[in-house]
Amino acid sequence: MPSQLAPRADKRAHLVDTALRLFATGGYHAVGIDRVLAEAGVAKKTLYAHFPSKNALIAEVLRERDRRFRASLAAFVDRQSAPLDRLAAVFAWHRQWFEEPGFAGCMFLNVAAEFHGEVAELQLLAREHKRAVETYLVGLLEPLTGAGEAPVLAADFNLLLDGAIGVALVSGDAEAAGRAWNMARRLLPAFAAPA
Amino acid sequence: MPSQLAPRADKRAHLVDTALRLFATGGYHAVGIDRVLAEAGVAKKTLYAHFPSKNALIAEVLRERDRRFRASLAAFVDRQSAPLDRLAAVFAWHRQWFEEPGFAGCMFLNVAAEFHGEVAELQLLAREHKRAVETYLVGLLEPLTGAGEAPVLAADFNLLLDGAIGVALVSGDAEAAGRAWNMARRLLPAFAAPA
DNA sequence: AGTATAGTAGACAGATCTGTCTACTATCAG
DNA sequence: CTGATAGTAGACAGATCTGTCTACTATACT
Repeated sequence: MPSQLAPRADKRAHLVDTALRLFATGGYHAVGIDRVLAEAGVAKKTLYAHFPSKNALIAEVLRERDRRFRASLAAFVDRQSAPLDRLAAVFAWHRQWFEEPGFAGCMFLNVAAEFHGEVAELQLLAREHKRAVETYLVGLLEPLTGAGEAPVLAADFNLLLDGAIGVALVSGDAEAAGRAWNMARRLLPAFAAPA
Repeated sequence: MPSQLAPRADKRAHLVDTALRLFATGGYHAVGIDRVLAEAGVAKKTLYAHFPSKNALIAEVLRERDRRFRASLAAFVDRQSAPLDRLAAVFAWHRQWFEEPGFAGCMFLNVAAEFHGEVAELQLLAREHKRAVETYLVGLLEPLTGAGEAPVLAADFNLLLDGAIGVALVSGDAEAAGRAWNMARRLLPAFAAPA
């Protein structure tokens, strides 16, 4: 049996970690496999022992990004207990994200932009990520609006977050998150009450 | 004198037109020069007689896209006369755009995503386009809100449009434009009056 | 000690990319 | 008819891309 099967998991994780960082800031087409390998200090054969293709690596990067995104966001939100504060934290988290030095937009919006519908798996991962965020918003909104209106408002707020990402990407204006939150607050039916 | 100077303008326009179409749906990195040339039926030498590099072609494509975008939007808006109808037309125009078969997102958001800050000229063109749209929104909002609030609301509405573009791109949901307009309407101070 | 294996290093194939250059053709003014 | 020129066709250089393969090394288990 040759050596291409059952490779070690830590190398794989390091590879995904490096690829995540490079693809996030450099783009998927513009960053080549060789650059990822050089930066990770991993041999090409190891990469292809773990993944059948570059697109498969990108797919795993997106899955990892989704995990980290949601874990980081949830941890940040959980520092608050009041429902309105927890909702505000979502936008504050985005603002911090926009202010990070290497911020280059949302990896899922970007993958949709670069690959369009060409690579179905990547398009699907992007869609699932956005749906997961929206579902998370539903949970945050229910205490504020009740279960009836929450899904509709979650879709609206999701759109606000995507808009803030776009504005921050093009104009470099991290304050877009603040403006999105201001809009969100005004759209809350409960706005009159806790402000 | 060799033949690389003073080339004909119609070839150039055809080249830009073809490149616009291909870059819009296929992405900037993924679509190569050769494909543009083959599709346009133009020789490589002609391309490089008109443009010094692929990035220069992309820049001209973006300028052309900005012109067409604004002309098409303004023509659509001008079919309405009531201020609120004119504002609504902006969102309706986006909805029609999202429903076009080859819709693959905003070329300016996409160029920012693919090139990040790497190519300063392209980043700048993206920023100027978004600023131009926002300025246009100011003019539409002034009759509704007065000159004081219009710029702030224009920035908000611009964010809503970018959000709709992102949602439409990832989820393929053209109705994002409708949701953005619903939010916009609720955010208008004059909402209580004309609804 | 000995063997299997995951890893490294990197050559290589084959495709594709941008950009340059040579050679030929079509058009049009005088 | 002649000559200038904008165009076409496409070879070519040089770089870079993905993906495969050979050869060697380090590690770990028995």
